[in-house]
Amino acid sequence: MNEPGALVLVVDDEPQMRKFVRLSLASAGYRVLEASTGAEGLQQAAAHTPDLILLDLGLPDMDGLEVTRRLREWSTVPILVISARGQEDSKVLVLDGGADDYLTKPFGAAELSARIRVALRHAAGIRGVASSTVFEIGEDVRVDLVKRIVLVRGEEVHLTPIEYKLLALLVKHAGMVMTHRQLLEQVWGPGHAHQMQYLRVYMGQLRQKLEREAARPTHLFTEPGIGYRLKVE
Amino acid sequence: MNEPGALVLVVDDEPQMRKFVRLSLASAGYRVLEASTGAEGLQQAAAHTPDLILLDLGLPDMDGLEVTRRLREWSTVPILVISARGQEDSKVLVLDGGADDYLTKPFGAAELSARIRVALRHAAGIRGVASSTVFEIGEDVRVDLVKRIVLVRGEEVHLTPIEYKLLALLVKHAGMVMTHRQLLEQVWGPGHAHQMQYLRVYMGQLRQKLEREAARPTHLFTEPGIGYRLKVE
DNA sequence: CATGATCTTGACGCCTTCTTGATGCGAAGC
DNA sequence: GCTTCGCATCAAGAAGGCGTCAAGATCATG
Repeated sequence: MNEPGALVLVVDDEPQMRKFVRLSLASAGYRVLEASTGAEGLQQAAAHTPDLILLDLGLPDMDGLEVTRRLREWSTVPILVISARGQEDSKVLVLDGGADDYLTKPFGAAELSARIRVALRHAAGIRGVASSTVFEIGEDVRVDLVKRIVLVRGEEVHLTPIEYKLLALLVKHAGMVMTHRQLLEQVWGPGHAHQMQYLRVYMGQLRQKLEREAARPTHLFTEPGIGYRLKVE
Repeated sequence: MNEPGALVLVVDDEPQMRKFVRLSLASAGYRVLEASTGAEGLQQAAAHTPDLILLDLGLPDMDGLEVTRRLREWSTVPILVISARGQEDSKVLVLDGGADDYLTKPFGAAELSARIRVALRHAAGIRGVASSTVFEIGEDVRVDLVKRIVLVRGEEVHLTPIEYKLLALLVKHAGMVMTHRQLLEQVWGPGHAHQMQYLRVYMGQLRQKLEREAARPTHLFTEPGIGYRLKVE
């Protein structure tokens, strides 16, 4: 599928984790680069411009946030953060700092390559073919960012300004985790990063309008303690 | 293929990019005009009425959004925006502002001329259809943009200049939401973006003249907090 | 200059949307 | 088993936007 095989940089200090990831990715057809420290990771990223970076949060020399920020100074490469349980706080920080998604240990090879596919597809989409600004979410929902129209099973659905702004943000970052902070600051403006209740109310209304069963969403997912994610097929 | 060769205006401040584009387009049989600033681009566009405009987002004197809006005040020429990585947000803005498509650097000659072909074909289609310039809104209303005549249930209805300009704008963008700003700036000119009361009054008058029940419109819809939209079947 | 049409502007009541607090639910931790 | 925390949901009040009307200003026309 990926003819030359996308180049993935794995930054992790544990050799066994690197081995597991290397084998998983190789068998999925990806080419793999490795680094065991943050500094080495940055260097490799600059030298080889990988298509995606897998970044472990628990590095010995510098924390994931620092690595992410330094990368984001010059690159838009998708960053997938690997975290252990109990690192929720760091996770949020790193995502706010510009990472695209996260994986919690332990995870399987299938989940790993699924997340990588999503991130690569997303990156490709941003770079290239937005000649169509119509996004499809599952089979039911279509969002036209130019016409500013949302269709649910063919029917046009009216969204209020805030509802639409929120949905548009999630659509533009489909598949990726958006933290509470990112959503709040981009929809309500800087200084509203703490008003979490807004998000709950408006996510509820979006689910009401877009999901078949608002109580059991199939596209607008909650990432507890982190934020929300729009899943697309 | 293109017998006389369509005329393409290239607006970009980097000489090397202009050279690359010029050579690519010339070998594909297009005639090329060049400009290195937004102001010069607008001037050339007015002077030579090109068939298509290639517009770089990163101009020194004014941003692409501004150029696009100014062009759209009087022209429907296809605008193809060229953007660098990391300008994703601007893209959506520019598309909203009236651009037709965008290309992300780096791109090849093949992709460039493919996009141009698509845009020209699309424009030809619009103009071809537009030769009939008579738009039907529902069953009751017909708008002839050439004769400048509006019929409601067979009866000719007189519109004042502003009413007509407003309706014509909505007709040309039928189905999509036009923001208050877009309507105000294109009907009353730049600098009137805030006089929302005008819109309320004139939308009211249009509804009075076109809708069966002005109080419950079936075609001229309000998008609260955003703008208005003309719905067609 | 007079007349009629058109545009601008302010006032006011109504309706949508936003905000906010209360309540219930479920998962994680003690 | 109980508590605590975060999330979902609901509803009511507040705020702001919208539609409507009408009077005065401005413009075009004869």
